[in-house]
Amino acid sequence: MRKDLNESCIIRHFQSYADLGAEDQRLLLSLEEGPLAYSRNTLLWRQGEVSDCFYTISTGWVCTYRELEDGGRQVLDIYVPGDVVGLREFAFQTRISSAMVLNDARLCAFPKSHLKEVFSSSLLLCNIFFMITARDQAILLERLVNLGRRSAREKLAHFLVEISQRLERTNAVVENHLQLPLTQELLADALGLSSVHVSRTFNEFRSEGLIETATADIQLKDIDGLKKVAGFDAFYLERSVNDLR
Amino acid sequence: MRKDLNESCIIRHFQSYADLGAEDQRLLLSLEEGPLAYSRNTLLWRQGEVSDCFYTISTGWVCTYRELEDGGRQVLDIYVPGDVVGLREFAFQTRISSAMVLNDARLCAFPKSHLKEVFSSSLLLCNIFFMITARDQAILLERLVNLGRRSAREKLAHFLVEISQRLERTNAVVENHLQLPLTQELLADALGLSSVHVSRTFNEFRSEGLIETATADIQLKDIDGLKKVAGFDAFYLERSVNDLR
DNA sequence: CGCCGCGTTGAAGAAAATCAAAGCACGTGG
DNA sequence: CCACGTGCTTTGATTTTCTTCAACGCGGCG
Repeated sequence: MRKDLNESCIIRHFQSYADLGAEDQRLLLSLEEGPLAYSRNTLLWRQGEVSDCFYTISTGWVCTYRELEDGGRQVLDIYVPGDVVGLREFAFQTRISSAMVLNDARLCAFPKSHLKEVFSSSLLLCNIFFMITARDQAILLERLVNLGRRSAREKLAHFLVEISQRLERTNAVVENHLQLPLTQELLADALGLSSVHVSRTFNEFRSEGLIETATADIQLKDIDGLKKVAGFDAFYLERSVNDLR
Repeated sequence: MRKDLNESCIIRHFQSYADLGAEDQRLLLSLEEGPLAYSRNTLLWRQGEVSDCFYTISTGWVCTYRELEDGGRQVLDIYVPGDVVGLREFAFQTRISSAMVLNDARLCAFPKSHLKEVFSSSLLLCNIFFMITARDQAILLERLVNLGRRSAREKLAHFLVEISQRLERTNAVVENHLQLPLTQELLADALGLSSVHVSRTFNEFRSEGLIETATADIQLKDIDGLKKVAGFDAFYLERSVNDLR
């Protein structure tokens, strides 16, 4: 029943914040449930449900969203391999957003009830959990600015650059080719636009030589151009968080 | 040099999450700096600056915002008496947003360096800090939905209802009269609209009998009507957070 | 008084939504 | 292997929503 330490996605993720001692690793690992396969469009949870665990993403993409009264929805965030999803709801008894698997994925569940155990055993781990939610919040905050004060062109350009940078952390970007398992409708729901308008904006970018597309593969031909369009500033993604080492 | 326990705004705020023992109260209090007066338009900090403390609001209003390249800004959140502002940045070395005092106010500073002390001394306090950031995030999330997927009417109505509910916690609402120390331009920057359009939307609400206004005093004549316009659901404000008692 | 900040109003224009139809890739079953 | 359905994208036409620009009003205050 021994698991390979290197196999654990939560430990890999946590190591990127601070070096874990053997004891902390063992503690974390004992509480994580091994990666399970989830198929496209699986609902991980819905808003209002009891919030009993969070997940780390081994492979695949996940998004969280809020469903609106009128049938619309607002995508809150999109998570890529290596990310932790659902920690946001730690302090709530019920989910405040829904979560869906976007393509076939492998996730590790981490029961919430184990967190108190972690907190009382390890100050370092407690701090790291705090920092992950903080980074999550920084991204949310940037999305807020995106939604409130940017045009469709800026929104889309910003999103593409952000995702590409987040993917680079885990190597998934080769020569600026992004494999986005996202429909334009999902993109629209994330950016506060209609899917029709997302399509048109993609058109514009193509005709301006900023990107090239071929079904779910997007090549960012001119990243600097995109950053310029977006007014992109990566500070919010960077490890400007406290260094605990 | 003894301070009156009841005078402390941070203790009052924390008590609303869980009963603090005498020891926890003493610890918190010893780290808080007594309330100071701040005048209207004072900048508490700017994005990019070193993040060294947070504040609890005794009286007055504060907002956080992001300044954009093009001179515009996005107001992220508006804080009212009893709120904690700046805790969001705990995990960052530098501020990710700016903060400004909106009207003459009294604030208690709480040096960030003291937080580790708190964390290592009291598990309960550590948990409460976690919960406050979570609630903050829930509000941010609702604002995200507001910005992404709602019309000007919905945005404004939603904002009015939310603020009125948040003020009720601290008694500041009498017969649905709100004293908002906010210019329409600030409101516009919070809602992702132009100030002109905010003015027009206020007009609509007035002519529909939803509100009445008289310089900085807004009376919500028909709250249920506003809630209906906004599609308001208070779940995100409610104490659905874990009960630590 | 005269300036300044803020709210209001009108007119014109831009940005994005909506509606509707058509195209295209892909998988499934005949 | 082809026909067909389904899900997603694209395109055009039209309408709605919101912005922008500019002017004016109004109250407070030096």
